[in-house]
Amino acid sequence: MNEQLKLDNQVCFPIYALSREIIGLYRTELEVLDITYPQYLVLLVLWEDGTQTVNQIGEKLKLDSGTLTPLLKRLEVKGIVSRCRCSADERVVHIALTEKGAVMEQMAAGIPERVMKMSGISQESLDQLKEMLASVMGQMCAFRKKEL
Amino acid sequence: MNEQLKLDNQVCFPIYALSREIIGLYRTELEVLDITYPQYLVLLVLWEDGTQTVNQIGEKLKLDSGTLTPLLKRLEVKGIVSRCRCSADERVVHIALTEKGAVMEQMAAGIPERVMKMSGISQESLDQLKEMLASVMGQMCAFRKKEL
DNA sequence: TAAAATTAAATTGTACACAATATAATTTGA
DNA sequence: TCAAATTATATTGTGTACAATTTAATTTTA
Repeated sequence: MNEQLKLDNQVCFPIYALSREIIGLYRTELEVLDITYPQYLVLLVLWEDGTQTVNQIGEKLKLDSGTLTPLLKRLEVKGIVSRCRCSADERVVHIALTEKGAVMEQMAAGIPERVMKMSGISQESLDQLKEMLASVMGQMCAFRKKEL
Repeated sequence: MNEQLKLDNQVCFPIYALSREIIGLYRTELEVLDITYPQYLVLLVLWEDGTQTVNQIGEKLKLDSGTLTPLLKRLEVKGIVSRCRCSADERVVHIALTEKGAVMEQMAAGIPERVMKMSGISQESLDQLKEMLASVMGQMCAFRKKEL
């Protein structure tokens, strides 16, 4: 059979599998906060950069309004963020942390370290992996821009 | 703010983002075959190993019956696989390629190479990444086993 | 400046993921 | 041997992803 089609020779499958595996580790930690991993990513953005438009969040997380709108509505229902139309430009919706959402940052502070401990991956491998991923993402983005 | 919570310091987010990015590249290629990326993964398993039970596919792709059952039904509706209860053990369902499903292997033969070309990632980086991912997955699995 | 183009979110529809539970068949063990 | 435990798949329900379309507001430009 074609070597290229063997599961072990795929590059994307291990990325996809590892992604789901690590998100699974986050799940245990995040269910204490009653949020999902994509919701947690939105909070990382808000904790770091403050109030953002839906578009700004989408650019940072590479997610579109079809994903974000319902997700943000769920965070609003939980009382973690507020959503309000920009008065200067009625097309735009500003997403802000509520007090509850802001306080959650303290509770989340230890999560990344605990998840990495749970993974059993050495610090050295984590550092290498992070560097590798940045390089690969960089190559993809550079190539994509060149295509235009 | 807590350095650990900055988006740029996350390990999981770039994995998750890269996974979606590359699957997006596959999408263009796979829509010619009228299948999704997870459906393509199931076909990789069947092309490589022949008829499999739902469980065997699930172990190889780390997916459960909640994901696989409906996915396999969709592949059945498309005429790509057949599903039939094992006569020796009525709990088991065997998933086999139809003739159409088998023929599709030829059409898929060039996909991995084309997708990697489209990504703009150098061969060297791809090889390094693949090795890195295998190592990291190995560490995770070894650690998980040790936990029991 | 009014129509055309663009932009930002929202909506619709399909397809995963996955936890939790259900169902049915097979194995185990008292 | 038959009730209890286990196993394999299916079902249910929630929450992403993402393409395609819609809606409404703003900018551009003829």
